[in-house]
Amino acid sequence: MEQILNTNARAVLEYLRGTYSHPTAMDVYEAVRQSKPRIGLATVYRILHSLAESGLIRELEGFEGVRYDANTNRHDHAICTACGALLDVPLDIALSEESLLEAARTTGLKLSSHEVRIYGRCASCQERDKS
Amino acid sequence: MEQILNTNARAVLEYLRGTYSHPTAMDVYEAVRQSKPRIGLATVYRILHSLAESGLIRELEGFEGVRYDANTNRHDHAICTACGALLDVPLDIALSEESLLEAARTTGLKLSSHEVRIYGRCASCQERDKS
DNA sequence: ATGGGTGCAAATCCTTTGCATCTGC
DNA sequence: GCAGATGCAAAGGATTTGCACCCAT
Repeated sequence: MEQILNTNARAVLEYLRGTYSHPTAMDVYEAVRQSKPRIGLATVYRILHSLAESGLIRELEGFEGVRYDANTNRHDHAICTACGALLDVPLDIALSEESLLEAARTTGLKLSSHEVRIYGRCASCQERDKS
Repeated sequence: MEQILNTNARAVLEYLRGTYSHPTAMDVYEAVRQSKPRIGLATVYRILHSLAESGLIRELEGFEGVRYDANTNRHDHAICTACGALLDVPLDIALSEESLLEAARTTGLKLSSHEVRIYGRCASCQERDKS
């Protein structure tokens, strides 16, 4: 599957797979530039879109802009309301199957997935509060 | 509380309170223009930000751009993966208090709120599929 | 007269596009 | 030599900012 990717695309994918942060396109560009100094930002955008389209990565919207994530398994997110930090939740937040189906029914949605977002202050912002 | 708002701000808030759609800043601008033809887009942005900051409205990120919502009660959203439509879920999707707290604990977040997003095809996109 | 709010235009930021060039086959 | 991928620069769209002006106090 991945062997059809060219060297630039592979560098992008590898960078994403090697980080737990949720980089923006610009972050990816800056990181990949180190091994591919001649790559352009437009190419990074093109690669990110095609990787997302082929399902190898996920595009996360709504956390101060668009971010990319190589973890394509369904998972939940924690967002700091103070600094905007975005963390993966390392466990599935359990929800009632029933009310999920009920929500789909009342909205007319043919359910394919869901995500829970939890909001609050992250550890470092709580630290900062104390001082 | 709201009496401290000037007439432009009140027009924006009233428009938002009177719609179930989730308008973008541009939508708000175009709507409010009808009663306030001399208002500028920059002013609409300024008002939206200050209303959001004072908690009178909510700013929703991550649905093909930023949208505004006068419904400040905690609620969940349904998103169409085909057309991007965004709907409020008219009931609370139940989730396990325990796993919510567990998620907060493992991420170090001081929990203040949460949101469930359900994804799938909306009714009209399902219709469209049939033809 | 003073300060905040406003319109307008310019600036910024992020992303996409056009196009000529390069690359691998 | 060709098709697709790329870099670069320009274009686009959304949002923010600078600034002069206006209005209510």
